[in-house]
Amino acid sequence: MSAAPYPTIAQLQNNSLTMVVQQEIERAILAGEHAPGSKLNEAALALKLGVSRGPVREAFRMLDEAGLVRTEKNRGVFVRDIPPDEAAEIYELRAAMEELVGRQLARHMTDAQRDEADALVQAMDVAVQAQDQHTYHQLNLRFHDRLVEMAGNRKLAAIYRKLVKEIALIRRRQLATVGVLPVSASEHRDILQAIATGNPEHAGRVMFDHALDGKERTLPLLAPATTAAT
Amino acid sequence: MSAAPYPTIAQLQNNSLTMVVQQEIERAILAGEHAPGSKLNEAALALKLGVSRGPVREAFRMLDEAGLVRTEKNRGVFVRDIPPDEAAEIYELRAAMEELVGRQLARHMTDAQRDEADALVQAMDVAVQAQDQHTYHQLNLRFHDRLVEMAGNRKLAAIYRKLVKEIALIRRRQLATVGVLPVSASEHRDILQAIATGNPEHAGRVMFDHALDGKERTLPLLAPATTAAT
DNA sequence: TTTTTGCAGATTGTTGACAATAATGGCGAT
DNA sequence: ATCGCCATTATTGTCAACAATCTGCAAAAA
Repeated sequence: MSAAPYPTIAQLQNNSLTMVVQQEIERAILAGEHAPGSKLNEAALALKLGVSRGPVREAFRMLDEAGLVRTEKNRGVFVRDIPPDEAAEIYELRAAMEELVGRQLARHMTDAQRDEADALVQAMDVAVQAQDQHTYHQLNLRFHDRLVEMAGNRKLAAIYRKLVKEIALIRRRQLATVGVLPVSASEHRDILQAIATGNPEHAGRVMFDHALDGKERTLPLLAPATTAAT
Repeated sequence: MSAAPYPTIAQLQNNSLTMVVQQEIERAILAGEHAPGSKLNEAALALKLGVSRGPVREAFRMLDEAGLVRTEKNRGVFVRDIPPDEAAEIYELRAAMEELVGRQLARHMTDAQRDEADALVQAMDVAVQAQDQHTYHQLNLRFHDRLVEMAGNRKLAAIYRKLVKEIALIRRRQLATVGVLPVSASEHRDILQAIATGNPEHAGRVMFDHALDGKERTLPLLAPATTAAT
């Protein structure tokens, strides 16, 4: 898209009721206000949000396409409860995307971008020192999101963000295990260092391995493999 | 009257009006019945499909999320006209996914799967001999779709298919250049051979390069020659 | 007791009407 | 003749009502 003179205008333009409803439901789901597997009642949500059922239904269709809810005809929509095997697939896919990001950054990362990423890593160190898990987690998400954005592929960034949302949903399953311990504190420096070498394959592999670590760290906690299927 | 289970019932169960409308609009777009950039009129479509505007709007929201249309508040929805730079990004992303597929298949491909893929390659050879471009193109799509599916990652397959649809939309821009000449005839054998070696990195790179070839072959036709720099 | 059958309530699917907004076209002033 | 303003028209955004379907329970039949 070309340069937008007045970004605030574009902001207000996007505010159809459907959009605001979609964002609110998405926020509520990712915040854990609707547990995975639970049913979302059209009328109740519409009442709560002060709109009619139309916009709610349209928001449902968007959330369905985005993979956050599942729709059963004549039965309603439910917060998706992503099974462990599919969760594993999502993690692997995200890892592959991060690998691509690593390759791209090894080729094209600017000094300014490097500085910005460095600052985030340092902020993460501070959060670790302060035992502030929440801040650390937020910074970690932001670090990876920024790297993905810096790779310069908007389509990749868009899909990556969808995957991150699904992963957030996956983690909602295991609220008990609050401790997402920052094992990866030093790994982020390794990533930036690998990128700095300018070797695409190397940087890619480092990011791929880092992402897969995240999978190994959270997935086994979910559930034992159920072999039943239909 | 067969004693088999009743697949038709399950079919009809899933078919809410919104779904059937969504599929029909998508089909029409990919078939070129709505040119990229053209406007989709809610009321007109509803009338043509014999439904009210509600399901059409819901279908629009799904197609928007899928990236096939773009919605402007109070102005309507338009068939997406994917700009060349984003098209390039989509091609690169697809290439990265095919690389992942190559890696997975090098590890896990079964003999039966290999046979099926071989059969598709042979069918493509026949189509090339017969100068049947349409059949060749269909088989090519099917070949890659099957390989992606064989990789065993359903999430990857789902996203891959979305990308393929967007690429189909991209190609709609250049209807003039009908000739998608099958340069890649022999490359498909190379892919299967690379997979057969069992070397994930090698198989991945072969598939990546093959996919990027597709990009180089079709993309230059689109861009109005922005001052080159790569 | 167990199964089935038929209501009654609740929820979703669909529709048509109304309100709000943007596109269109005419009219007058310069 | 052209530009700008205002009324008209077309189109989208939203809503509330109606129809179809599912769920749960209780009563009747086996």
